[in-house]
Amino acid sequence: MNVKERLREFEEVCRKDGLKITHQRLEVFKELVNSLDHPSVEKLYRRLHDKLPTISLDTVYRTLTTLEEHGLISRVQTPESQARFEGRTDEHHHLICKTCGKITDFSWSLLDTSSLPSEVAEWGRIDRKNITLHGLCRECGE
Amino acid sequence: MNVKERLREFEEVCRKDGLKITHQRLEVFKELVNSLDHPSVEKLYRRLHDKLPTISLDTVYRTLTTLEEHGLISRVQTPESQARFEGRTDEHHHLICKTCGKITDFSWSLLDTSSLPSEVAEWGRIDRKNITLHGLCRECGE
DNA sequence: CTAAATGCAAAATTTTTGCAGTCCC
DNA sequence: GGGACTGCAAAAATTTTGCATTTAG
Repeated sequence: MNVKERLREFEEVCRKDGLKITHQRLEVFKELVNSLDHPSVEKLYRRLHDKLPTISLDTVYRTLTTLEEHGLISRVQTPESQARFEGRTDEHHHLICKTCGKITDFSWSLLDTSSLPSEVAEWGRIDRKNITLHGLCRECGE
Repeated sequence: MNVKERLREFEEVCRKDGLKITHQRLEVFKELVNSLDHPSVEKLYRRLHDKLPTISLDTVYRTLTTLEEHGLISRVQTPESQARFEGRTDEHHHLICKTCGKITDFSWSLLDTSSLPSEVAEWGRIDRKNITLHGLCRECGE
């Protein structure tokens, strides 16, 4: 899905769920969809600040939480004490380097197609099968 | 591996890596190995406080970080802004309920045995193949 | 004895909240 | 116009740090 389609999806979800399309909300969404580096809230805030000098950090926090709740963006698990976000919502997985902290996307078709163990089915309902692997990237060593 | 063996492993690692076996460090380790609920730092601190009234919260933080660095315990990724820990270090995976936040262990032999995509091999070295799935557990509703 | 670990307090970091004013629909 | 949203500031929550003292090896 390209950026244009994502924006159409954004408007549709907002209309359906009664979210108002404010200037700030739209800009946060656009900025994240165009960011491929899984930025933290703080980083996103700094980037947005250039275009929207009056936006506040807490609005970025609130907006990201809202967008995530409505399935428009995703939160990425990291071992740091700082949340990271991404605009992609399709099925893909993450590699995190323990040294540089960089997050890289990858796909794993075997996993996407194979069914989960019965133990999991008994536990409840799984929303997304997103996997995060931790290790050391080439640039950082070995 | 049972608790007794884990304690032997603890002593061995400490000796080898030059970590001192202090009363606090031993108690933190024992408490976590006996906790099956993936406690947060705060929760662990409260439990330890009963036995060791003088232990401080920052010692628990420092000790957990140290134990993790030496591979004696693991940190569990959660979407909350609070770190959670577990005493198990063998290969297993986690289910997290988005409503109650409870973390449940499960195994997935297919994943443990199948090799990673070549894309990942090119990226670098993977330390652990631990997977966290997010969803809604039976107790919290359909 | 000596380097490492602890406890205390204080700071830093990250995230959330109350409230008055603003803006979308 | 009315409820949702924002910005501000302040608070809450989580984690880290400096330093004097204690302790394991």
